[in-house]
Amino acid sequence: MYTESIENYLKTIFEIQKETEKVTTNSISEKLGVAPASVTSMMKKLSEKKLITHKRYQGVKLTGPGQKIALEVIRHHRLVELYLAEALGVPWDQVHDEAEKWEHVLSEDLEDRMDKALGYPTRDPHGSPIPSRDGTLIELESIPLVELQPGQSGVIAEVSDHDPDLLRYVGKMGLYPMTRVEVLSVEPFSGPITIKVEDSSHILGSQAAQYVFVTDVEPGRSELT
Amino acid sequence: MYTESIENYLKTIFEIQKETEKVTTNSISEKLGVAPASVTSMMKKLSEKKLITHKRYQGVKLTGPGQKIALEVIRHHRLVELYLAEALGVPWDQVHDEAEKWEHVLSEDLEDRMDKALGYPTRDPHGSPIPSRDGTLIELESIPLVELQPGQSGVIAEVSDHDPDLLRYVGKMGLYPMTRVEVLSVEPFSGPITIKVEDSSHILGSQAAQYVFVTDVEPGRSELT
DNA sequence: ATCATATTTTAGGCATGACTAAAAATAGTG
DNA sequence: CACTATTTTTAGTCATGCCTAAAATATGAT
Ligand SMILES: [Mn+2]
Ligand SMILES: [Mn+2]
Ligand SMILES: [Mn+2]
Ligand SMILES: [Mn+2]
Repeated sequence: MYTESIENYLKTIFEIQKETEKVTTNSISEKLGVAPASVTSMMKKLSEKKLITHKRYQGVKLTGPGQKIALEVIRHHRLVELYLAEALGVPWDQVHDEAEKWEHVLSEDLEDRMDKALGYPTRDPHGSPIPSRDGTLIELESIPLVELQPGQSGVIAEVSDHDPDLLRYVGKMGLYPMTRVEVLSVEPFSGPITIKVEDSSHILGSQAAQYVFVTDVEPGRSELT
Repeated sequence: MYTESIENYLKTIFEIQKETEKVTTNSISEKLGVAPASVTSMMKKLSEKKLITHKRYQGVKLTGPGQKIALEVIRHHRLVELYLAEALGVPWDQVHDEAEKWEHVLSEDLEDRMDKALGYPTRDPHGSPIPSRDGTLIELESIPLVELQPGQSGVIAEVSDHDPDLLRYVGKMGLYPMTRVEVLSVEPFSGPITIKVEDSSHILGSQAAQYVFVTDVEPGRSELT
């Protein structure tokens, strides 16, 4: 077993790797809230353990074993998030912080028990895919809601779980995964958009709409002509 | 919040305090599996934080605040044990080790949710009382099963959870809390005893019978004459 | 290509919580 | 009461994981 610190570093590197091509010392430093110098010294340790490769001044990359561990931590995290939401009714804006601690103390036995109790789920409460036991992660293709044209609709695939306030905000309009949402209008100059969710309409800031991802996009009536 | 290490020390001191009068450096060292010197330096730190009082060479005692924290950790531990057993079907010989880790990462909110989900229980799977939120612990009076005379019966109050093997062993004969058990015979010289549990009889070593505690003791037929 | 700026690494430190070995205090025995 | 054995404390060390300040390297604009 690795330390909580190492698990957090590997998970963070994996998450940055998913978004940007190069994983820099600075990006890890920011995401993890530690000083850049601390990251460098941890990178040295992870290199020695063959969990990452690190070329001085050139960024890092997970090795096979490193990625395996990262995916296991993420699996724990997302399973716990879903379990807390489903079994204990924890609101979806609170599950992330709890899971951040639990992911490191979840035994394989309990992982399996939760998995079973939840019916072998594939998505966490925010729509993110849960890696399978053997470390396979199936990303769903989705685009930010803010990119939809007026008249278009899509099904919420995923909502970023990085900010509890955002989750509460979009949750109040019913913007949960699997829900269909239609864009009624889009204000220019990155203005707010008007959306329809379950027969009621709301105004959504473009910032927030950056963090809501949809799939299954269908053209609206206007485009059908 | 205190560190996991501090929480474990306080819990350990509380548990030793319950059994023996004086809490010595050595007893803490043994129960916690750390060197005596390490205990001394931690006692210094706990004294400074006013969580214990410590007279050099004379043992330690929890202060009010120290005991409060100890009871909170124990509450977490026992609630988690019960939750794992009830909600996830974890066998009673495994819940202790899991709870040992979880007790330190359980938020007050989740504590309350588990408490509610379990119907505000008062006993953990081994029969130990669960301290209330405000830090009240009601010990049930009980005696070791090994002290019962032939013909006497009692209701299992508590089984020591320190050894998983013991729990599996006595679990196989149905010796769970709330179960009535009758002592049929007692072999001399600390020999095994014969017991009847739910209409089937078993032989139980006296060592094991030391760790099973009964209450509600009733005299057998022979004594009624 | 040079120079200023940003990024990354090195160097040196600190807190936590362990350890071993040695010294000090206590307790038990004749 | 003295002496030995046990317990406890002190002293010194170490690993982990963080920090700041300074040096090294890379990047990007002129
Ligand atoms: Mn974490
Ligand atoms: Mn999530
Ligand atoms: Mn513990
Ligand atoms: Mn227990």
